[in-house]
Amino acid sequence: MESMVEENGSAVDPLSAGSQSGDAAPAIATSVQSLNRTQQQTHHLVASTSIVQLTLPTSGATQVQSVIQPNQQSVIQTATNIQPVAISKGNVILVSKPNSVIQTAQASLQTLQVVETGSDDSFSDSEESPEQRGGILTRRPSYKKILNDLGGGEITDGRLPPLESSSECDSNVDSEVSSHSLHYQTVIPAGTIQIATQGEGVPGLHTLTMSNAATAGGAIVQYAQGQDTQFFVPAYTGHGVVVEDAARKRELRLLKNRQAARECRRKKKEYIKCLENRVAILENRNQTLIEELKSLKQLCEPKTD
DNA sequence: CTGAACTGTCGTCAATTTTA
DNA sequence: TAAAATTGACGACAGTTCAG
Repeated sequence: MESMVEENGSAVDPLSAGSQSGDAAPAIATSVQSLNRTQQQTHHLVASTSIVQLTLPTSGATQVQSVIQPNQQSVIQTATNIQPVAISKGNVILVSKPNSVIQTAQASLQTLQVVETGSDDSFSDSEESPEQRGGILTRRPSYKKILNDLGGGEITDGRLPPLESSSECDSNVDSEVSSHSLHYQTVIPAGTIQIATQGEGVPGLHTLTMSNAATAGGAIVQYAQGQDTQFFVPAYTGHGVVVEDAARKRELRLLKNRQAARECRRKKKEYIKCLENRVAILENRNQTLIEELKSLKQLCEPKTD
């Protein structure tokens, strides 16, 4: 592996030429394929600030501060009151977090070789083909799990009260789930069916009035009619024993799966937006480091006159 | 204007993973 | 371990773009 700085420095921005469809953040021009490359390098970051002790062969123990933010690569920098570390090019620092950038307070950027020590490759699935994974077709983890592993990129769950995503993963994906949710109520015992439309009140809500007498337990006889015209009427025998009507079960399964598919697509969009945001942040940082390196090189150049 | 190509969304199925 | 949840894949459909 080359040094982080050199690696980033040589990287021509591969993302700037891309274009996204309309609902993507306009400032972020990228592609998901490119995102995966970034994602592969940044696993399991923890939203915390920690002090890391680095032992350098030439300078002894040095304290540096690791600024690790959610969904971002770690940036390790010395605190302002700590003596800058002189790190000659070629030194190898073992850092458990890959792609860390170590810089001093005086902005004297050091070139490092960052060696990934952990065997944690739990995130390598997004780039590998099934063949690379040993020829086994494995399902990718859920978007929720992926972002949880990334730390901080929690996908909002439609079933929970409205949550704001993290700043990097903020999303304007409309929550269509709530507006499409169907609500069922137990109304009356089962029996013969009357259909009445409630003119006022909830639009599209119909009630099936089952006027059989005898009894038996409540029946779910109300259904909402929105974009999806759905029935949810359990079948009853005369003894009140629920007969699992195959058609009804199928309807219920389809309904649930329909909603699940919507939710899944919403999460997917949010996941992609989150990755796009990360790319934007990382590109920004990369550009900053490149410029910083340039200026430092100019400073270090021997004067010719 | 029209038809083809393209794109986005949706519902469904099925395979897989997660949960109780 | 069964049920529930998740998600990739597929086809259908509607809207948009563009060349002819």
